[in-house]
Amino acid sequence: MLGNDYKQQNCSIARALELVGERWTILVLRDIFLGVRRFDDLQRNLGVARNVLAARLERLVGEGILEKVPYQERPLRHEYLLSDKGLDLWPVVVELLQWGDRYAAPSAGPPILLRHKGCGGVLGERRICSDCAQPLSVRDVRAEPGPGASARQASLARHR
Amino acid sequence: MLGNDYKQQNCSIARALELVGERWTILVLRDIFLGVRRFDDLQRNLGVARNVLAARLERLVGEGILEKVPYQERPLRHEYLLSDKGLDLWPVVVELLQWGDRYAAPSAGPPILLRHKGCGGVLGERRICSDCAQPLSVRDVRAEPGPGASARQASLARHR
DNA sequence: CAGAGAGAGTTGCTTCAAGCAACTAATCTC
DNA sequence: GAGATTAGTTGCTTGAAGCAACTCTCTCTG
Repeated sequence: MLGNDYKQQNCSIARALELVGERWTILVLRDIFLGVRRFDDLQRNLGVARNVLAARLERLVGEGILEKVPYQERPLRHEYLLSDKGLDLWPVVVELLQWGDRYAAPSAGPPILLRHKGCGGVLGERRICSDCAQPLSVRDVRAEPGPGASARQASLARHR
Repeated sequence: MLGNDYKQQNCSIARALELVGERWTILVLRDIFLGVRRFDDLQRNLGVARNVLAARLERLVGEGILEKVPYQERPLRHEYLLSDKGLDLWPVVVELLQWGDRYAAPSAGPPILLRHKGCGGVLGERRICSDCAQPLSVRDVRAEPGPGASARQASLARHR
């Protein structure tokens, strides 16, 4: 992706993408989830231009998604860690991973597996109804305007 | 986001983002999930440039994520529907939505709610272990090289 | 049957973000 | 004090997105 600024849209997805929808951002977060935390490591691992990486990191820190913490003085060096807000992006990354595994994995199979540290099982896939606890797929769900919907959105939804 | 082409990366996330990581793509899919299916409606609703929208739709159809089906003859007109491959992107969209609701929702509350058609409950959030069925968060999971990992990835993982 | 209008794009130009390479700066090692 | 390490910054080029105007096909209205 490119820019932020899907202006005038009253939508949480658009707002989320303003923050993490720029090119490289999700891949930077993936690397940090996987334990790559320093500028040069990120740069080498991703192959992203250094100026772009610097811009992304600065943005993510500014938004409170990453935290820049020193790992040594003299010379002062920092690494980038995920804040809670950043950790909460984990499901987004995982869903992309699982979709990619299914539809765009190399023929040899998925390059990364996510295993339950406790029992060694692999991560499954399910969304669940908060009331009846049934797993829900696209077909089971209806979108309706929420408390923050604009009048226009609400009326659009009614006519559908 | 911008371009496709996170070359040389052996990673399902990068591969997924090559397909759906361009600017506007996810928002196009969101609109189609929500029932907006025609060129002009998408264009108006998103505020995206028409040439860009045309390029995205063509790409998505080419990748088998969308299908272009006629909804009338004379004049021949098409609408864009999600294929199974496209429907499987639903969890990605949902996770972005939920993250956006939590961290970037308008003060009035989320603009969209997803409700279980069956029971009227709202969509919860949980990832689950396929073996022991426990819900898993970031901390419960370890990434390890999968069958398709490159030698370099496998050795990187071992040194972590 | 002429003119307006809807729907779905296409074309050409401008602007702005990403790619690339080279440079800076602080410190440690030999 | 020469070279390596880490983390950027600067300046220029390339390429994608924004914008407006145009096209084309058909339908509808007077």
